[in-house]
Amino acid sequence: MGHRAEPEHTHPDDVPVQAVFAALADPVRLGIVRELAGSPEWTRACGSFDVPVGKAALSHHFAVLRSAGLIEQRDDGAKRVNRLRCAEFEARFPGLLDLVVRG
Amino acid sequence: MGHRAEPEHTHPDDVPVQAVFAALADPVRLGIVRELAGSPEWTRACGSFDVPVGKAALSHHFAVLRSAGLIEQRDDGAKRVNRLRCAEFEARFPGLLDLVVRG
DNA sequence: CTGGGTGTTCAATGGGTATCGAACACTTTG
DNA sequence: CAAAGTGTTCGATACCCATTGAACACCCAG
Repeated sequence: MGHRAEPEHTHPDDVPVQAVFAALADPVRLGIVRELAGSPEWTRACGSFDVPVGKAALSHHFAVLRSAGLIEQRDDGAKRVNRLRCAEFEARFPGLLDLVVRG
Repeated sequence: MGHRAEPEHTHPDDVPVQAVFAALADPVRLGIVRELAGSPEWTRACGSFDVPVGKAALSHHFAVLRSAGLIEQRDDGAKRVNRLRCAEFEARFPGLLDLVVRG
């Protein structure tokens, strides 16, 4: 009954703008964020996204999104589910998330 | 009285968000935009910015900012002066420029 | 016309990072 | 327990891009 190492989260307040730009400059990550924005919180597991990369790269992208303060992750059984940090992110970077979604 | 090749401009409306993020993900370009935001239009020549790179790299960065729809350039004698496309950019990406300046 | 200043282009180099395959850890189901 | 599913980590590879120095073009002041 061992625990799995919980992912390290970074609050949007502790993230420089440049890091956010770098995180969103990648097409795969941008797609993930958009897909996540259209789903209810905690409903999307990491493997449920329509991305053209393998699991290894995917895991890397989620780590980047986490350290950019864009997403939060929680373990739910064997899966790791995600949510977009809409409120916190909007408070720190007003309007940014809207721009991402609208394209 | 030959003309010098005028720089190719791209209107913000024709720029995908991802390209803007990529442009602003670089520290040198971010610095240029910020410095430009604090100066009156058409007052700053390319060489007048406080950046830790040579002229060649600098010229490259300006080309990127141009093709991202962030700046406009005009030849003024031997110099090439710049302006931030505040209005057009704000219309296309509301709030983004503010985020850049505020850090 | 000559010289100094400004900016662009080119070829070459280096560094960062996106990607993959394989191995591993954990969970749930059979 | 065995097997299948989910996600992470590691080592290796490849590619993109920021940077440089040198050569060039243009403008202006002597």
